[in-house]
Amino acid sequence: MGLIRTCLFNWAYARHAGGSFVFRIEDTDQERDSEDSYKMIVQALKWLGLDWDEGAEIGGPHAPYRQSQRLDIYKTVVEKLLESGFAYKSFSTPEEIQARNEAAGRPKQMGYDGFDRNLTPAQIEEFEASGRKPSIRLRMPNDDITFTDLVRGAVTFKAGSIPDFVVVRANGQPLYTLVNPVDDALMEINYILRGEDLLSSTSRQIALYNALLELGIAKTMPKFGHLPYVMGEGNKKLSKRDPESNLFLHRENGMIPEGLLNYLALLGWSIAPDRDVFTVDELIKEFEPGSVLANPAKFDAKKCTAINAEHIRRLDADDFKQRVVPYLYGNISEPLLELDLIKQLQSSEPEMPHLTAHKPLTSSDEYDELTDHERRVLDLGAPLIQERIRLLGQAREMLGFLLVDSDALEYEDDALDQVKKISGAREVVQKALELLETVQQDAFTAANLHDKLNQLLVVECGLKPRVAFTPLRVAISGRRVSPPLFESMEILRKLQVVVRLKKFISTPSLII
RNA sequence: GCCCCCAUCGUCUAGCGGCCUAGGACUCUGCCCUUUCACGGCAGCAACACGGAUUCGAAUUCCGUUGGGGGUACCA
Repeated sequence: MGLIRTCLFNWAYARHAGGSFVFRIEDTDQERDSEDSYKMIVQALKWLGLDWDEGAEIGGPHAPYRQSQRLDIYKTVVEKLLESGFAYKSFSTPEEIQARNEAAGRPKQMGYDGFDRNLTPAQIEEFEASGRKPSIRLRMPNDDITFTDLVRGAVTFKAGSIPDFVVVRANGQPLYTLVNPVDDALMEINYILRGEDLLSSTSRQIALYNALLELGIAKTMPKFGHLPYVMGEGNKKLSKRDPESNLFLHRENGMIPEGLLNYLALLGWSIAPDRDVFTVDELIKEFEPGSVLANPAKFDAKKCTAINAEHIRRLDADDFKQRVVPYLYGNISEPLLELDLIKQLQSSEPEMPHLTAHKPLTSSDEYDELTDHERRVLDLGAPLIQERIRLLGQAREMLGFLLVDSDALEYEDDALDQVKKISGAREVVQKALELLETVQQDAFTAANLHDKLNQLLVVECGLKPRVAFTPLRVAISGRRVSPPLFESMEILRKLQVVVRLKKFISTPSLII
């Protein structure tokens, strides 16, 4: 979630300012990077609609955009850094550095001591002759480093507080510390919004950047803005392992991109004092990094869902219907979900609905592959639930009873509890059944059913509407909560309604 | 140890010296609407971490304290 929020703000500001949004993959750590995680990121951005103007997948003027494919470039830059003296070869191993620090009585947390800063050519030759491979370090300048953070204002790092840092491993692999500023320079990045975990390392990057500037590799120093963390439970940064941070789980649950993006934008930013529901277009129009708050925000699933609900209600009716399709049977599997990585992340299985699914759907736009019955349920049912659900996943709870065979309908416990509080529930259903059997299918409309049942049960029998209709709802839906009763009956049609009422009356477990 | 960042209701935030007996949203509670649920409407609970300083006046400026977070890696 944190990464998405960061991405969203970058994207929004690029769109706001008329710039381009560049999507680069920083995969310099072979140990950790995988093709799966790459695919997942691409898939996530596409689903969210965060499109990019140049970068991975689509190319652009600064290709390639995966750092694993830019190794030659880094090699050239490093040579220049070395020649000009901005960087130097360092033969000290971490163990040696620590040993020297301890011997000199410095705290063991102390970092690199600058031992190799001024090795003579002869010393370097000697080390190399002995078979030692150097790492390469950047020579930190002896001045304070100050920059103006887009969200925090002026930030100053004291001179001498940052040791010379490694930019290339002894094995020749360039590190993020080198590669990130180099690519920013080469790709002419001028605005960078990133996580606050990178705030401290900005001092090092600026030092490197200054060297690149002098070498003519960089044209201008980019502006940095460090976004606060998105926190999880406790007061810890939301980690990749937290289910709440898993985009695909949110999608499974039925968050829609509009809702998620809106909620995420609310973390550290606000569009107006008295409003918190807005579209991405409105976000783009108003967003400025300068108005982002500097303090961390906690991810609140309840509010996130509430915002999502607002966006579901705003959906065009037809759009809503289409989006519900993949959730009808609680399965929105896509090829991506076959990835092992996703499977791991989703080890906490979303609970399956009570209804017995007869077939899984495989993608989000298979409305046409629905059966006639399913399509009818959706066409008529979707408008009834659009105001009632907060997550698309709840569609299956709301419409499931309309899709399931009457024999397979199960009564939920809390629905039965409700019925049991009503004495004479069985008689009510019996009366309704007798009445409905006289109604022709072509008169089996919500309005007509409402009139007739109301007349019989409420007016003639003097029952409270609650007493009259609760047993009927449970009889046809098996649930305490359902779409409106009469509309549901109309969708079900006379035959099924009759079958269900009979089933209810004759179910022995319903001792009423 | 050293360096850096942060601090308003439970949560997200508005507030950029007087409009603040601190506003909105989510959550929660009560009520209304209602065939259930939801929507909608109304009401309520609930916050400026602490201490100094500046000022006629401070949530808003400055300093300090406390508390949280990050960096200090041949991770990103």
